[in-house]
Amino acid sequence: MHTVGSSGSTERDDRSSILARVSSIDPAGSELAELAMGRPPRCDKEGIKKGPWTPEEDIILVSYIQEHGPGNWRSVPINTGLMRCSKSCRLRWTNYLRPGIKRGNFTAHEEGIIVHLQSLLGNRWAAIASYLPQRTDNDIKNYWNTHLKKKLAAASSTSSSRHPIFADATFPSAAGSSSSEVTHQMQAIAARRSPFADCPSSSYASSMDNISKLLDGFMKTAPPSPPPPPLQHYDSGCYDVKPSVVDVGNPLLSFHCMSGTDDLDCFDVHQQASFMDQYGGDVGRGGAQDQTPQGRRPPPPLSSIEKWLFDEAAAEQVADLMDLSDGCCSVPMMF
DNA sequence: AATAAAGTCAACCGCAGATTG
DNA sequence: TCAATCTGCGGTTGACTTTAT
Repeated sequence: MHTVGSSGSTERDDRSSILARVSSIDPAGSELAELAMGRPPRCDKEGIKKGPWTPEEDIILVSYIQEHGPGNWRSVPINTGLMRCSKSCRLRWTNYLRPGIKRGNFTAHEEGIIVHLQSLLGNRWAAIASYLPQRTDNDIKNYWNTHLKKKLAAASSTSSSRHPIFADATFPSAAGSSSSEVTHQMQAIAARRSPFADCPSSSYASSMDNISKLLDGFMKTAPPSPPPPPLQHYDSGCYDVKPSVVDVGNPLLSFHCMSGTDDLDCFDVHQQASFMDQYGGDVGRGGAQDQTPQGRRPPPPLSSIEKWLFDEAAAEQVADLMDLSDGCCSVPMMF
């Protein structure tokens, strides 16, 4: 399957011609839009392309979003001339092209969060993904189905009792809440989404596997961002925002590293706010219905459960649990 | 080296809820 | 109020890659 960046030098060799093609597209959608005008593309109509996206299509899509921002997906194929349905465009953006997406191996911390949230929320991948701003729901779902489910199945085959993590003092349920109360609380949290879910896509983390490879200077022409809001300070783990690296030349390549933490797990509030302001806030999951008329809400304070979720110590417990599937002692599970 | 089996993951499908006119 | 449309979500598929034989 062809993915962005997977075709190596050939892809880069073609970049200039691709960019020339992209630059010839009127952002307002003149020529190409006219081709599709009056006959809006539908997924079930003939002439709609399916299958893997090409680098050219990716660049066209990213260029359009750069100009107009994400959202209004219906107009994307019309105005870009992409022979894709709006749904496919949205999916490609949210699951692959969106800046800040982290690809590759999941950390133990991420695994812990996924395992725990899945046990509480079930297969509500979008809700789970809202706690891992750099991961897409599709990624999490795939990772669960291909890795975690097997690991947990192997571990749980040795026992049928409760997951030790729920009995641990670090989990809020131990502080007076019943299991159902905690689940209810978690679901409420998921319903209003994470403190970061109102932000688009976490930081402009260096998504070296996606569009940043394709678009040198992407967004160089974008309007300047307004002054950043006051720093949001989260005192747990990687959300302690202490910028150390800022690449102002290419926002796609800009991210802050937090000393002493897994920088890829971290995200940058300033960059988020900038992107939100630029793109109107409809970047992440949830869409327009999650926005207030005035725009972005400030992240609410972390609840005890949310703090727990981002607590490295708690994640290590889950990481330890995951290691058990490699064959040591019996593992009480409640899955 | 060739083939089969297993694993991975991007993308599609269909449904449901939200939005719009 | 209601129908049409749009958008988001979760389940599933299948092409591609990796590993085993």
